[in-house]
Amino acid sequence: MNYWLMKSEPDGFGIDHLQARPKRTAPWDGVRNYQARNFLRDGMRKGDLAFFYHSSCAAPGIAGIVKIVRAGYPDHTAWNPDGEHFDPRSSPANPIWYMVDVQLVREFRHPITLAALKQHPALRHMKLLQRGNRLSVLPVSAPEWNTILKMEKSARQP
DNA sequence: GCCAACGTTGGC
DNA sequence: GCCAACGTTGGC
Repeated sequence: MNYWLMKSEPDGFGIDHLQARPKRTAPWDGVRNYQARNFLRDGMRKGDLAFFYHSSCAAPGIAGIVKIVRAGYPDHTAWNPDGEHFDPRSSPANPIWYMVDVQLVREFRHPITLAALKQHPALRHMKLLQRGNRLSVLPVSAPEWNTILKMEKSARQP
């Protein structure tokens, strides 16, 4: 099993939106970056876990945990000319973009802020924290994953 | 709103 | 294949 981090803007699709979905499940569509696409298509497996990260907001940080419940499959929003994620180069015969389905596992009562992540020495080398990183889908190492879970636990039971 | 950092595009 | 211009991301 592998661990990941997936970014979304809470104003567009936040963890509360996922919570409100039937079966708390939604497709993670609209990714239009090749490196992130490769993680979605080739890296993620059903059963993998990911942090749900809120970006471009007042308090950026990790808001909860999701599970990959369907591995990579073609992102059909690229084929809708009226949609905001339309890409005329992609077709059902030759899809360019991929998505996965995620299911909410748990929403953090106390989100782990980006500022808190930056302060933790064990997370110094986390991809999320490297300068200039803009990928919306990132791998997380097992030690990093466990460190963050501990941070969340201690925030929960001080 | 600003700006740094990065990815993509397209001319040559 | 190079590289300048442009667009996007995302923290602050």
